Amino acid sequence: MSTPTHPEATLLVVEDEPNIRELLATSLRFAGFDVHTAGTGADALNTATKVEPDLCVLDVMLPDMDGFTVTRKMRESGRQVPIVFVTARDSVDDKIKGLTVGGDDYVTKPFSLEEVVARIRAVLRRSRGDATSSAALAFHDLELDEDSHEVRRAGRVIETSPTEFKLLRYLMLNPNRVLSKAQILDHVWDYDFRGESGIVESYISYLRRKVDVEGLPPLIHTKRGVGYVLRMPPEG
Amino acid sequence: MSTPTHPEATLLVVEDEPNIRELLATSLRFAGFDVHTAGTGADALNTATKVEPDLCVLDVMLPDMDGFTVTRKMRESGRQVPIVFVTARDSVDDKIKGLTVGGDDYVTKPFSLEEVVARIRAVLRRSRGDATSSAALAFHDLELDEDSHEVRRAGRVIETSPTEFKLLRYLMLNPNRVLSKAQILDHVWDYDFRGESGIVESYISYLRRKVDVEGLPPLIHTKRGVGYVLRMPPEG
DNA sequence: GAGTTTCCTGAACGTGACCTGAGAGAGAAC
DNA sequence: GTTCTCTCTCAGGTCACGTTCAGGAAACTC
Repeated sequence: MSTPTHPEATLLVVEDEPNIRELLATSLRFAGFDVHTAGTGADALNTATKVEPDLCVLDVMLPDMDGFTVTRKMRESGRQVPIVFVTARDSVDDKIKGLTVGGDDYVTKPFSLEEVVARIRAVLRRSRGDATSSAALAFHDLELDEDSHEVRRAGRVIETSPTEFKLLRYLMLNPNRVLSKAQILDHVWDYDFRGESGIVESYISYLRRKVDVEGLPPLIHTKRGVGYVLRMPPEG
Repeated sequence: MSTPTHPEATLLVVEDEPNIRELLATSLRFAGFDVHTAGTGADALNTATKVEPDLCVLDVMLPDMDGFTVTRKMRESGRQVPIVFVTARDSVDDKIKGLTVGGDDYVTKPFSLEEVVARIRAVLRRSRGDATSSAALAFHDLELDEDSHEVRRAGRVIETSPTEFKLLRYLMLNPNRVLSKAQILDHVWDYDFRGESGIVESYISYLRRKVDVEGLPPLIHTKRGVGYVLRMPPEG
């Protein structure tokens, strides 16, 4: 997420844990959004009337009221602000599913930052009815479609696991740019993942096996001691 | 770094080891930055509200609080100051998590001064959303791109090892200026490197082999008894 | 030119970064 | 329950890189 795109939206992040709140805020600001934050439901309603966000990132568990109430009150005023709910993994039950009707969506804690940004972009796209901005990424003969979760190289469909998909998406969002293993770990894996960086090597290996097949120019390159790049190999 | 570039920024260096703090401060001042320092987290927050730095160089391990807390508190006040974290090498795997989100970055101790300055410049560039100032250095037909870690001479890509890359970057940041082996050692190698200066000769040799190829005017020149220069050879 | 110093570069070595196959464990699908 | 997929770890092997060293070339001094 190094490409702050053009007319990005105003977001309101509502989350009581300061660390997560700032992690989200920082990450979303860098993704090009105009971000406001709130730590409680009351604060959220207050801020929402002031800044009129285009989308709200809302923790379901708040100290003073739950996400349902916040959503209802926010929408009573008439503005149909779309919501991306944030919830603990074990509380993914029918309540959430009922809430995410319409254009809304949800992510479970712990999430990966790439995933949150992708969800937010998707919800915004749908809420705008914006057919022009597509959900597809492309780099040379490599294509990745967010909506259908489909990857193609030179027209041929490639099956990818969820993690492989997220890793490839991150690479394709940052073409021709060396990404360190730490960066990849931070963006593609859950924010509380404490594993070794060796897992990045493993998944790069998996991706190469599927993407850089025999007969096509390899796109995933190792910069020893630095990281990995997605790029066309130099001529000759 | 002896080329104080145009409108340089105000930095806040937060580091409890006095030696490292002064090393960083001196070096960054010489690079053209306006540098303030702090030895503790509390001091840092204090100074930050006073001087409003454009970027903060922050040791992760501080006596009174850790770098994450400092970051959060600094940002809760509203100003989105980007951070370059400094961390010990062995704590990379655990603690690094979440450090490279947004425009932030990190360097590990022991670092090389060129590396720190390069990271700081990169973070500043990105945080300003400055698309005009690119990450590329150029000297005649020699180009070096920080983002893709790519080097080109007369259009042809040159593969470089990390050390070769750092050395060439240092030369390209100081064109037409004789750099002594001691200077090169100080800037390109880690600050605690105790090796002989013969290694500079070796790496100059490696670079020449790749950069000053047959048919092109040599750019790397020896000033016997003084050091090395990157410059165009005189006519004739 | 002889002597001396400085520099160049090929060779060699140890270390660590990286790649990949194999397998354990968790969770979903059936 | 069984099977399957996916995630993650580990270990063995390979190779690039950093570093040192030494022989020889080049430059400077007298």
